[in-house]
This record gives sequence, C-alpha cells and structure tokens, in this order.
Amino acid sequence: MRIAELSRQTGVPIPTIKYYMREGLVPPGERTGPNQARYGEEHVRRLRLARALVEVGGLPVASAREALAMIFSSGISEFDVLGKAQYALTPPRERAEDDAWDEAAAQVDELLARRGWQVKPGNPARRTLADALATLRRLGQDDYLDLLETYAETAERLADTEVRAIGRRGDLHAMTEAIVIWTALGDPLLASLRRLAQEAQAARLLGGTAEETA
Amino acid sequence: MRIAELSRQTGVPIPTIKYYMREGLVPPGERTGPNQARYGEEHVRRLRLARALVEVGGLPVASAREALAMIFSSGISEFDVLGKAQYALTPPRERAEDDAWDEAAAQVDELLARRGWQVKPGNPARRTLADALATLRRLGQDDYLDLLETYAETAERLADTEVRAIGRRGDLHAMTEAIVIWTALGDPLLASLRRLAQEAQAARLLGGTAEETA
DNA sequence: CGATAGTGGAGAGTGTCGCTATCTATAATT
DNA sequence: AATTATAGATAGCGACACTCTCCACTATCG
Repeated sequence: MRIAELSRQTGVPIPTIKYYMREGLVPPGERTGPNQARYGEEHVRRLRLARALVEVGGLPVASAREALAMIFSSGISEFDVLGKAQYALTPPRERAEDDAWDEAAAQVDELLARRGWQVKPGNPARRTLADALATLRRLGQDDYLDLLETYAETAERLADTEVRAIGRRGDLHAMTEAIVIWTALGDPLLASLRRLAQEAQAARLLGGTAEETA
Repeated sequence: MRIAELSRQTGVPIPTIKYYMREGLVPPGERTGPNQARYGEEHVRRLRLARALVEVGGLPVASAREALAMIFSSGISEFDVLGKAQYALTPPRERAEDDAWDEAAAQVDELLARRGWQVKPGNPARRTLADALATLRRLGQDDYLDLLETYAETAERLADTEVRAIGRRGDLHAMTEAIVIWTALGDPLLASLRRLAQEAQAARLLGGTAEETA
C-alpha cells in the first residue's frame, strides 16, 4: 500500500500523514526505492489511533507520540502500563502553588486516605485534582464537599468496571492499547454523558420541558 | 482599586488583564479621568472566574466570554440556563459524518430513549458523544457496550446530585454561576478522580503495589 | 515643586501549535 | 512519452493567547 491508499483508508490528508511521520506518531514505511515505501495494516491502525487521540481525545501531538510509543513497545510490565499511560496522557502544566493550593493538596491526600485509594505520589492526576479543588475554593464554591464525595464514589464505580473490563483482555498489547484508548477517550465520553444527563435531570427536577423553553 | 491591586488580588498579570478587557471577559472600569479608572469587587470576582474557566477549565477565550456574559446578564429564564451554558461551554468542532458516525448517532438516540433522558435535539453533547462512540467503533473497541452502560449510569447519578445541589441555591444569579463553574470545572475534576481511582483499583485487582513496580 | 513611578488604552510583536504548501529527484502508470 | 504519484526536506500559514511598546497623562513621594 502506498501513501494515497493509506490516506484514503484513514481519511487523514497526505500532508498530515507526512507530518505525523516526521513527528514520530507513525513509523516510516518499508523502503523499496529512493522515493518509494510500502505501508501495511499496522500503519493504518496506528494512524487511526493517532488521529483519535489527537482529534477526539484532544491530546497534544507530543503526548500522542508518547502514548503510541508505549503501545507499540515491547518489554513493558503489566503493572507499569497504567501509570505510564497516565503520565503520557496528562498534558504537563505548571502552576503557582499558593496557600489555597496547599490546602487543596492536603484535601486530596485526605480524600485518598479516607477512601483507601493507594496512589503513587507522582501520579499527575493528584496535581490536576488539587488545581481544580483550589480553584473551586477561590471561587467561593464552598459547598462542594458533598458533591466531591459523589464525584469520588462515582469515579470509584467507574474505575472498578473499567479495570475489570480491561483485565479481561488476553494479551498485554491489547490491554495496553485499551488502556490508552479508554484513558484518552473516556474523558470526552464521560463529559458528554454528564451534560446529557444534566439536561435530562434538570428537565425532570426543575420542571422544564425537553422542547425549547423560551 | 486600580489595576495593580486588581492584578495583585487575582494573580493575573496586568497585560493579561488588559487583554481580557479588550476581549470582553472583564468589563472596563469606572472612568475617573482620561487615563484613570476604578475597579471594584465585581471585577475581582469576574476576573477570577475568567481565569478559572480558561486555565483550569481549558476553555477558549471566546467561549469564556460567552459564559461570563451569560452569568452577568439579566433576563435569563431559569429553564434556559443549563442549555445555554452547555452551548457556550462546548467548544465548536466540525467533523466528517461518515457511516460509522451515523450509526453512532443512532446509538446515541437509542441510549437516550432507553434511559428516558429527555434531551433537546440541539444539545452539542449529542455530537460529542457520537464522535467518541464512532471513534471507538473505528478503533475496534467493540466490547464497549457494557462499559458504555456503566458510564451512562454513572453520569445519571452524578447529574442527579449536581442538579439537586444547584437547585438548592437561592437566586438565579448564584445558580447560573454555579452551573457555569461546575459544568466547566467538573470535567477536569472528574477526569482526575477517574485516573486516581483507576490506579487504586488496578493496584487492588491486578495485584500491583502502590510503590514503584519496576 | 519636581522627579519618579503608575495608568488606561491601542497597536504591534511573540511563541507555540498543528498543520499545509512547495520543492526536488525519482518512480509508477497510462 | 507524457502524466501522475511519491518520499523526504524545508518553509510558510493561520489561529491563539498572550506580551510588549508606546503615548499622554496622573498620582505620589521627598
């Protein structure tokens, strides 16, 4: 298969494919001449995956590269997969750590302890969570404590189902792939469902209708 | 209060404040001279809110402007708030609608019907959800149906708690503000919690430890 | 009173990101 | 033989979120 066919099958424009190859999201084809190369099914899979992470998952290209590298590398222990995926998939951010943030960080630790969640100190989600909590605090949404509890319970149920589902997969490669895909795409999936459910519940509880309510 | 104090209280650099004023995220101060203006507590609140939406919520500046305009406008019906907030907070995206997408859209309709969620046809989350489902399908994650069900249940529980909590607020302005804040910040909050819960569950179920498992 | 620092406002400049266009020498296809 | 496609390299583009510079003025400190 040559590049035109690769583009046709995946819907990704040829210049973009070339760009992704330069950036290492997709490996080069098997060379058959000075200006010829052959691509296979793996390229199709990998390109589709790259596209999904970037377009739907909203990942920066650099993070997508790391995630893809992880999937297609051998020698990863099954205990590392999740942690490494989370590192690769959480876009880096730097933030001032003021008083409100420190309190929020303590609140995170307390939450983890109370729920018995054993989480590595380096997990980047700790930072993200502390950021969000500190922000809520600064905005005066002080009644968020009971909501936070519901969020946490909810996350726990979800994670339980997810980990079981992924653990059911046979080989390590399929598991790794599923972890990356679901970590990245689960966020928008859940966000959409939450919005839809919110509208439905609002209509039910507050008495609005599902039609235009102008 | 002049701009330096505004900057100090919020931690936002002066040039950025000026930029936000140009972009309409924050209204101009009350003029007291050719090159003097006074800012009040409302500016502080609004600036903090703008910053939260952009930095933590990850919203484009244009969307943040819409959301802020909604909060600080009068004459919004309480039945419109949620829908309008969701419109303002869902960044626009265009996408090719191929066969897989059409199937996914049908699957969304079916899901909404089955769960009895009454959702307006125009809710942008329908598109986002269909995008995510279509992508999962294209990636061959075909066993996602039971997971989807768990996600939906989860979203429902969450939305129930959220809508009740927000409905408890007295006036419309506080409600509107809370809706915007929680819609925007709930996403990263939930995403972090999901990641933390995943790591904890993985350690528990797959036998890894919480320490480095190299 | 004068020197210095700060102000509001407008326009231009900057850095990053994700592509997209152009070029060249070659190869495949018609 | 003429046309089209290709790999790879380099350069350019448009959007975005700031950030800098300048100006005429104002506030404030010694």
